[in-house]
Amino acid sequence: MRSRETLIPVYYRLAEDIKQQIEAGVLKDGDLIPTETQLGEQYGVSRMTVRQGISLLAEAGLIETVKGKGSFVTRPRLNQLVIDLKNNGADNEQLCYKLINVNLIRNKSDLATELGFIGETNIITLKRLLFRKNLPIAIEEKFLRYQKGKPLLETMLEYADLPELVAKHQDSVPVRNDVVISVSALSTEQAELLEANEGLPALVVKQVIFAKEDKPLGVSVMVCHKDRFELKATSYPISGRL
Amino acid sequence: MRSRETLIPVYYRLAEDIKQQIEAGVLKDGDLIPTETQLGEQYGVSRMTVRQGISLLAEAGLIETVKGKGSFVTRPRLNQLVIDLKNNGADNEQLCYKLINVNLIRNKSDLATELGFIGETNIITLKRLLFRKNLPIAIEEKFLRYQKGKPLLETMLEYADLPELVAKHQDSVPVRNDVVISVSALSTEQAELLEANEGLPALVVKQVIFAKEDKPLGVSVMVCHKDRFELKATSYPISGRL
DNA sequence: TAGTGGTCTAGACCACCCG
DNA sequence: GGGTGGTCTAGACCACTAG
Repeated sequence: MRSRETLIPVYYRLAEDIKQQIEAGVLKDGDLIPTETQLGEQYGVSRMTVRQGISLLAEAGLIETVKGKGSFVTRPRLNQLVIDLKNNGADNEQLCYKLINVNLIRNKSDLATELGFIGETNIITLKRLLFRKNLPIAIEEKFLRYQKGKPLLETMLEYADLPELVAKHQDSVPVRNDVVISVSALSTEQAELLEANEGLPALVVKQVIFAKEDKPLGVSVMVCHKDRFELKATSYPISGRL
Repeated sequence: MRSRETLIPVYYRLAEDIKQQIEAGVLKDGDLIPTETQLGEQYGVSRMTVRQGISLLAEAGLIETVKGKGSFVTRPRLNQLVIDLKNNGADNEQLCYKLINVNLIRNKSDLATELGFIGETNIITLKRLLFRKNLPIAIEEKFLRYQKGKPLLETMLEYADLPELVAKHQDSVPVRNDVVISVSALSTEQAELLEANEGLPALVVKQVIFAKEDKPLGVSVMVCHKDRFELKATSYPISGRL
């Protein structure tokens, strides 16, 4: 039984319908939704099609299916936040970058160890300043393993973010990205770059990219002027894809 | 053609195989993976089964499928981070809560407006202190719309996080959760509670929970001692489900 | 036009859960 | 044992892309 008059797929309509019922409170946390067979009859559709819709809901975190029992409505886990580091602080306002310096540091195994680059002695460091409306808002310093035969283009240095840089410069495939957000005070040098007072509190975002087996590929430390930069995030689950 | 000797589903093995190839660098960013028909022949399996595996990879962000063209390997978007607010700063160390106060504020429409509770005059506020090893690490203040006939239990006040509290106290279904992370200085009162000096920089995590149509349900503001609390996050895409 | 992924069917057998 | 979701089949038609 097709319903191809409508342009949107049946499984999508089914998922949307159930989502509405959950958001309207008709289906509550812990409730069982109709079985796949029932939904199939209800929509005049085969079970595989129903399952496609169900899986959308499960993906979005609206339901949880349990083998042998059924699919339960779950309160969305709003504590899982998604932060988009790339476009943060942007807000459609023109953000610009200014490259401060690029260095190749050789044979500084102490620095390498500190960064977690075990056995690595050559490290590329690059520092840039982020501006919004001619006002410096953050200092960003990156550390990368040096890899022979993978030149870094000037334009890339200026514009790329850490994951992009790592992807372009390294052969290893990035697999994980850990971030720590903390607070510190501006050093003399940092204060000068940010046109602020020494000792002013700053938001620090430290990011480490790993390949398989916890091999660190790159580190990025962003020191942000407290009054000119905020990190924003939105929870993902419920109004994500659906 | 079944391969039921192995206990794990075929579609899962297929996805795992392709994931290995991507992580090993055999399949690179932008590469086309074999077509669904080819994979079906290769694994001796029907196309729907192949699609199930493919969809796992797409979910994990390892590939992107384009209608009429094929499925392309994509560099994982590591800029999308997942932060688990609930278990943050916990690190298996015993975290405890101390309830400071609970208030029902009536007819303070200015406060309600400030919080975004339009047309609402009765607000519940509750403040608690977070400890780790008897050291105060953060002050958390929550603001909720007051809803009649939904009592708040003492134990809940002390232990629940914001999404949980909102879910229990409100009929409206939470749909979105916005978070802003910033830096501020401790007030006299805050400094006293945190056993720290006034003016000390602090990490501020403000969280707003919304129902449909941007109706705010609850607000939480967490002020964290800079040396006793860090926010940690790990990127999700690549090594998430698969 | 040939090839691709997107949707969908009408079955099947299985493992799991519960009364 | 009866019901549930999990896996899988061998087809089908469609919309889209590209040469």
